[in-house]
Amino acid sequence: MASAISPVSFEDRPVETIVPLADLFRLLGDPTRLRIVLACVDERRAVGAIAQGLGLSPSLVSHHLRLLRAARIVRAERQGKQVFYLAADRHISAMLAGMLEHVAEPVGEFSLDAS
Amino acid sequence: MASAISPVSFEDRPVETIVPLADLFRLLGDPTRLRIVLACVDERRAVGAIAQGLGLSPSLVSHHLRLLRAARIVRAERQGKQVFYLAADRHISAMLAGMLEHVAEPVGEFSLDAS
DNA sequence: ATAACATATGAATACTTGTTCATATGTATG
DNA sequence: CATACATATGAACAAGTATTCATATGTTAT
Repeated sequence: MASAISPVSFEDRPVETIVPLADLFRLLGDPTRLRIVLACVDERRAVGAIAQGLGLSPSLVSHHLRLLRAARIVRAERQGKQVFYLAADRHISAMLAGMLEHVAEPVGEFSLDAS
Repeated sequence: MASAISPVSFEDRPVETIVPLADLFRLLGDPTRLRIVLACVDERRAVGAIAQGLGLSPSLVSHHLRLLRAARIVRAERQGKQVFYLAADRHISAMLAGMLEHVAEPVGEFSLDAS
């Protein structure tokens, strides 16, 4: 079930699949924004709580959350005055968990000509 | 085996794990660079072949490959005049494959207050 | 309605970064 | 050695973007 039509050669990969994927990565590529996303992975969090927990201004957190929400990386749920954010789906969560493992691993396995 | 000490709260996630992960994402966050990485996933490719295949200048490709190599996303193997590049390990390949599926999926599953 | 709180938005700025052009390094062959 | 080819590197410029500050919107209570 994972197939679809794979490109006949690497040159033919359509831009319509590349750009959205790059957008996703780019959004996760900022440390501050990544911390915000990770804060919403396990549990849903209010904007103010994230800001306070990470030592950031609410304004900055809100700006980042807007981008993350537009990319459907996080979802928003209003509850009274506060707005809670959470990771949009399991793909995101699972991918982030896997990547956290990846970077946590020792460098090794193969490091020959590391110049 | 996948554990290690997980942070007691989301505030405590150490910057030393965030920054490398963000770096990884940031590098994959450029469409041109992502195309170059994807070109090296299945098969190893020479710089010139990548450049020609993607319609980019060899200089630009080389610049990007330098960053990717520094981040250990790709590996280099010299063979005569040419230098072949390939995805550094399976984590990268598997993650990319999974992400390609992810973006290929229809938007749906949940789209309520998409405003 | 007014006040107090939570979040969002817009403009301005400082900083990062992708791309190009010119040039250098490295490698094989005449 | 000289030439041709493949890749790498450095500087310069253009474009994008993260952050701050000020202000606006929305929500609950008095």
